[in-house]
Amino acid sequence: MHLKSLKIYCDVVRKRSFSQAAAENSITQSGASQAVHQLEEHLGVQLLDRSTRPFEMTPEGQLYYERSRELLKQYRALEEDVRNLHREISGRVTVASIYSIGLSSMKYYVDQFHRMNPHAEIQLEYHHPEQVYTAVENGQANIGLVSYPRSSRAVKVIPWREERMVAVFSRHHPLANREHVSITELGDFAMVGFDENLRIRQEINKLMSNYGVIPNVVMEFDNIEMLKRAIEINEGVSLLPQPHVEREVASGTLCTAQIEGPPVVRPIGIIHRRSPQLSETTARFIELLLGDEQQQSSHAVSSAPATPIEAPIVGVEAH
Amino acid sequence: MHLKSLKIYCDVVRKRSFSQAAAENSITQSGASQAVHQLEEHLGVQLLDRSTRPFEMTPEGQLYYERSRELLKQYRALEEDVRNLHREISGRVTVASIYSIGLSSMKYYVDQFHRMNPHAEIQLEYHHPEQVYTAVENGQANIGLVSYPRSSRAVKVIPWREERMVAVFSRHHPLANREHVSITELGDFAMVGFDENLRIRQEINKLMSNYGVIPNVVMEFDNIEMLKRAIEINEGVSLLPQPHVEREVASGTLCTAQIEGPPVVRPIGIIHRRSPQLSETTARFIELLLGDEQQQSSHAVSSAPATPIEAPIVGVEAH
DNA sequence: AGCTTCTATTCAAATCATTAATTCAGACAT
DNA sequence: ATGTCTGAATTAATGATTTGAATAGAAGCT
Repeated sequence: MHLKSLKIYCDVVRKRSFSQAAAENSITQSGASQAVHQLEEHLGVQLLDRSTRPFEMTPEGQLYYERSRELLKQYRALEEDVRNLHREISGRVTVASIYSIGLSSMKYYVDQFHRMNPHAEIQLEYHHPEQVYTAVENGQANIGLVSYPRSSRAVKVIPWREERMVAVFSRHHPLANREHVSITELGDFAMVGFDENLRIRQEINKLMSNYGVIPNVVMEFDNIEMLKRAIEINEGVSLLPQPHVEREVASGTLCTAQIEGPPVVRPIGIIHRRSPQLSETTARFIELLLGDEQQQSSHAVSSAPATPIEAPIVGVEAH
Repeated sequence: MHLKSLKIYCDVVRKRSFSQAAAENSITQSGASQAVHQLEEHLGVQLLDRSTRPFEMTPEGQLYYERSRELLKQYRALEEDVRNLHREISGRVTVASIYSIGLSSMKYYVDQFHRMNPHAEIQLEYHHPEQVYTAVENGQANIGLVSYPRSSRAVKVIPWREERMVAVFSRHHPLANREHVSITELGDFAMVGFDENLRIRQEINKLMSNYGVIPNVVMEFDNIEMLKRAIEINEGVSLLPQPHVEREVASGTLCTAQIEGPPVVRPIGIIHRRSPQLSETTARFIELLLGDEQQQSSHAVSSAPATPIEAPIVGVEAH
């Protein structure tokens, strides 16, 4: 049964006229007549008594009219609710990110995106790496930001950035004023590092063993902030992504040195489900992330306080 | 929007399969696929995430599924209710009748009809003539039984019977043992009759004035039973339909005489609205009334007690 | 009765739905 | 990984339904 036929019948009854109802539904009078006939035939019941002008409803017609009207109302509401839900869902982008994706750098993108899409809503969630994957897989997050991204059946990777890894020391460390260090040299010192089960730790282990060095890790952390605090109090040296220590270097609390040999980088990727096509809004957000890549690093830094909190100790940092 | 498409979508979701849902609706898998596509296109919303096996519902699809199912249920209930109402209405025949249509004669038809149509229901209502017309016009009664029936825009007549009019006397009346009387003779006696505003009275007046007689009506009644009682106590003579005095004649409380000249009859008609076609059941009841006409008079009598309540005074009655 | 207005009917043209065959894609097992 | 299997999307042609202009018919009005 066409819902349209119900609507036509209801309009016919409401207007007490086939022709007017037809006009209202932009069909011909003939069509309206046939639609009602069809309804009557399907039900096997006379709905209208046409032998008088204007026609009258039969008791059956009355019942059918009232309840059909109710049904039509409900259906219209349903369509609207579905469309609203869609707008709501597709207008909101949930980003799951590992902790070590600089909050300030994300803030820049979110602000930028809000300026471009006032109606959209970006939600940032910070998780541990595995939780980022599961959030994306479950559809709890539209995209995820992870280091050393891996694709899978369910999840696809879009490469995003490569963060330069640098050696980081306390200003009181023996290597504090060096511009470059070799991996081999680092092997001589106590190190602080990430948890064994974090990918970045495994990558560093692999890198060092390529140079025949077994790192002497005296402390382990599962987040970069704690790690930096440990370096500051000179508990050891570490390899960290350069952008994450920029602030401390500027304020003079940490020193960095380039690693000799081929550049060591930590790749960051955007991950998303393959399954339901990316929503329009999500796609735009990814575009923003990718498109602005070059300018971003400077922006991100400039969005941090321009003047260091403590007076910078010029000349100590690596330029 | 086709309600059928909603059903297909719901079945697809329920079965988690296009092909099974298609089979259930006896269409091809292709058709099911297209139906759901159409729905999605119409809504502008993805309902199913087809990139996984088996597919999953999107949140929008979930909402649409649940509420559509509800709507379908409601619509099915509506159709059933309408059909039930129809059966109920069309299975019940309401007959409005004037008082002077012999209860026992109607009882015969009603019983007969019940035997033939066990599910049908006949309702008999006795009214004054004008009320019978209005009941039929308003649709409160399906058919009416009236004397001297008249058709109108709204109401149509089916001629039914013609009741022979006879002169009726008390057994102590001077004309009591006569077999025939003339209208002129009747003019010499006091008469009892119907109210002036009843059609039968007007017809009798007309008849008598055709013979140059002005009836001397000493008492008026609006129903035939009171009238007969008045005749019994010899308050006057009257002209009445023969079937309505058969019992009294048999029991010897009243006498009748044929009226000389052309037969005087009271026509009885079945009236019904022209407007909504007669229901099947009503039509069958009318058929019964018409078809059985010949046998009826005897049946009706036989359905009355075969032995009179009082011992009949044989020889006093006409012929 | 004749006029007017509204609905039913008719029929050709167009649209829409349906289908079988084919292609495509995900899942599972090897 | 690779191939196979199953189920869904696509396609293109057929068949059914809908559409609307014209016409007929019926009810109410003067």
